[in-house]
Amino acid sequence: MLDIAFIRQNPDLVQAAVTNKRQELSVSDLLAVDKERREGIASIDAKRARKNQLAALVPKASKEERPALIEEAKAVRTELEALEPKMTELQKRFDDMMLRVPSLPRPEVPIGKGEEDNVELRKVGTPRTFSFTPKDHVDLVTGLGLANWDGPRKFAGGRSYALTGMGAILEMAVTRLAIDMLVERGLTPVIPPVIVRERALVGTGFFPLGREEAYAIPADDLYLVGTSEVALVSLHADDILDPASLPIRYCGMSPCFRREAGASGKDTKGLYRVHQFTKVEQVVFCVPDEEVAEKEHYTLLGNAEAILAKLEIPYRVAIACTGEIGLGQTRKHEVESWMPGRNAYAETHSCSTLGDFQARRSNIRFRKEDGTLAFPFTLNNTAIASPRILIPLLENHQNEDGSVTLPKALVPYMNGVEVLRPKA
RNA sequence: GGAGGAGUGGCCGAGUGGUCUAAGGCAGCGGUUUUGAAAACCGCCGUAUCGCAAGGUACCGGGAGUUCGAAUCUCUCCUCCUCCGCCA
Repeated sequence: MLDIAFIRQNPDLVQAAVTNKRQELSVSDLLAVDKERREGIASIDAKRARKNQLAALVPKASKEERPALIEEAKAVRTELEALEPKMTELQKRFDDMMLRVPSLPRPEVPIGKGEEDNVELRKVGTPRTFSFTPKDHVDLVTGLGLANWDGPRKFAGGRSYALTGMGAILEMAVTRLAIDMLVERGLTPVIPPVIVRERALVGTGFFPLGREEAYAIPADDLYLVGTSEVALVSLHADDILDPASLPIRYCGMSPCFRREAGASGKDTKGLYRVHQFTKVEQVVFCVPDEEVAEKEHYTLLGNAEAILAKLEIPYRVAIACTGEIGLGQTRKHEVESWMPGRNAYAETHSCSTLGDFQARRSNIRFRKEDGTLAFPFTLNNTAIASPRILIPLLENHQNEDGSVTLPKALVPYMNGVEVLRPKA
């Protein structure tokens, strides 16, 4: 969501953002509705003013004058009752359109349509050359007994799995490693609710466009979140933050639920694309200053890179093009980890700045030094998402006999286990 | 799940149908006074929206209704509190 005043003044900029982000919205239609809405407000307000005026006159009027006043007041009310539903309808149309207005991409974001237009910025670490044919993670996981594939698919459906034995410990280890690193860097750990009201999803920008991606609980009118970002941002919905509290930096850990609608047939095997996973997510609220936000953005990106470095996983960083960034994002970097089983880099982290997009929708404000209210900026980035991260972790550190030598940093979190060995 | 109670501005709190701008207090800001501070006194002190402005409109947890007129009456939802039941 953007400021309607900004949209009025810069319709071309906004329409360009719509086009570049491959969204669908006519800014001129939006402005037409806005104009009609404002005219409606003016005429309704005038009638309400008259209504209030008459209501004040009635008790002061003499017995003789009173019936005429009440009669006029009734007439005004009838007129209002005719106008108000139209106004409500108009306002709803306006609100719906406003929810589809994208934020403006930052100048450094390349204009493009799809993944192929993302721009690689750097590669860090060198993919290992194997003296044997490396196994993919499905074979490794199966050989090491880290997951049960078949059981869950029978009772929970496709894209489900159960981490078992050291597989379960491994997920706890990588998430705990990530949390410890982030706490060390000053983020506040949070375990938030994952069952939320619609307003949290609208407020963070996942709804209405991403409605199909969320699991719904219709009996209670609730939804399962696809990321703890939804809860961490909503934590401050309707708040007026103390400027001294900014920046607020959280790291949330939660299960994440995604229907993966529209991905049918894609990545159906293994741990890459699943309906339920665990993610440690970083979320920041900061003052609405592009320089400050940029600094926070690269700090979050750096945190994710530091975690990958600890796990000794080669990766590359790319800046996503306009066609690949979401409605609210003004800038997004993707971190892709090297997955030998794919012989390719694949996305494991996503770092975004959203400007005041989420703050506007969630009504999160802070009081500036001069006493006026302003919307803060929000940012977020994956710290670690498991089990997807287990793919590069296992594949990069595998040995010829199917065992996996764990990176040193992980050993303390694995009760001292240094090597995962295949079942006999 | 059942029964009861409560939600008013940054905070406390008055207000159960009509003095148009929701009393009062606290906190905050500006000023007078003072060597300085405190105290005292005076003034300012919610948000959104429409308008060039004057000014208007909306908001007393959310939504709907009754009425010429609703913070106040009715319905409904949400949140919190108390008790009962169930439960990791």
